[in-house]
Amino acid sequence: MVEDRLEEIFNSFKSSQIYINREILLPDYVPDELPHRDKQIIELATILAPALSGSKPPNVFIYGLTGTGKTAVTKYVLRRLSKKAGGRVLAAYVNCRSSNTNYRVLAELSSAVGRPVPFTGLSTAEVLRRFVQGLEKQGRIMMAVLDEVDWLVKSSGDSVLYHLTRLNSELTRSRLSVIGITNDLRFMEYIDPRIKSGLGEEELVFPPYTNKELEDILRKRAELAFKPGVLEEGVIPLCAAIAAKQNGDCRLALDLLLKAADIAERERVGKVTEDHVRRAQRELEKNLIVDAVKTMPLHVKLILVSVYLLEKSDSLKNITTGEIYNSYREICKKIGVGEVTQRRVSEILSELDMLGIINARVVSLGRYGRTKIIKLAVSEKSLVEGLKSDPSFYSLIDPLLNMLS
DNA sequence: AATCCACAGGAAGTGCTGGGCG
DNA sequence: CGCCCAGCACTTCCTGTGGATT
Repeated sequence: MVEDRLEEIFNSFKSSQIYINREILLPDYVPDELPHRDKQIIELATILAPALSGSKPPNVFIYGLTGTGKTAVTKYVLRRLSKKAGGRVLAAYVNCRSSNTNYRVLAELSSAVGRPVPFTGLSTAEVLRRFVQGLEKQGRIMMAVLDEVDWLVKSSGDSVLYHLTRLNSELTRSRLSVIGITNDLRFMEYIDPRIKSGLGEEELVFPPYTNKELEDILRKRAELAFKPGVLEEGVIPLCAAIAAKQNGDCRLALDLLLKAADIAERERVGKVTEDHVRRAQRELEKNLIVDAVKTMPLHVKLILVSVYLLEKSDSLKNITTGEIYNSYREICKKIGVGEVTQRRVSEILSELDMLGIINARVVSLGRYGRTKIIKLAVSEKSLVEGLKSDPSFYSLIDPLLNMLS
């Protein structure tokens, strides 16, 4: 019995009903063509081309909302450029969201020039020294891509950026160009003007994709990824429409298509429908929240519980920082854990706001002070599921949640 | 026009973990 | 081994502030 079932499952994966090549829809796949980004490709290539004649290209700054093709275009251009340049150009890519400290960024650059360093233990200055040494030894032009560089600056300041942009004076045989990518359009406003001038020698803006462009991109990818005729008519337009509403986010469009097809595959219906897309949308949103919530530290979770309980008890009232702090303190007392200060709570609320789990608006209530007004930005269901997915935490607060729900 | 609330949010420091280096 | 380093989650102390109320 089990044998048969297993055989069935394995076979269904071995020969997909839907896909020819699923990988084409994965987020880090860089396609051979990037439709509707010709202008940006040419611009970036023109800026970087001096590397081919051995001179240092200017530093570049690239803006654009998420999923507008910044990373893909950059990787695409650099790939062609390094190929054309033979060994003279070295490209390194660092994602500053995952490597969001000065140390980690330098460590990655250092290992890109053949000088791997331990992931902790050294001083940042030492890692910088090793990186410079390694780069100098290479005797090449290095292009360092710092993707999502705003995350680095927000959490660790701009000192690395500062050093990197003026590193060339210490180099004789090598050169370094920095390509900064951000989806925070106000980024340039809050960094040091000295870095601004060094980093923003050239600037590139990526506009969001339109609905039509998204559709076109999806069709091209779908052609390669799916067997003919497995997509119901409305599937691609729907994915495109949903993503177009989210600032023309192409990655979201692709994610939706992938997830929808995965659901269809799992159900073994051999056809992807609009309903699959809608379910994919819900699942994607939920997963994002659940994953974010479940890895949070204890006190952040407790604060989310406070927000949740306050919202449940009186959904019309505006919730302020102070109210959350009081409710949070009660919870701490009930479950017998130490409290953090209000200063910290205020900070946690800002962090949650940045993650999009809550909305925190700073308002002035005149005589009644200045505070944040807080609202839950995600569905209660997803939040509770996220909190639940850590069993030891959930057993701690379970009684509290049950009291109200 | 001045006041004053209830916080916002910057700066600096602490204690801890997990890891160098000589 | 002893000492140094970075990162994290926090604390302590602090100055700043929009606008309803006096």
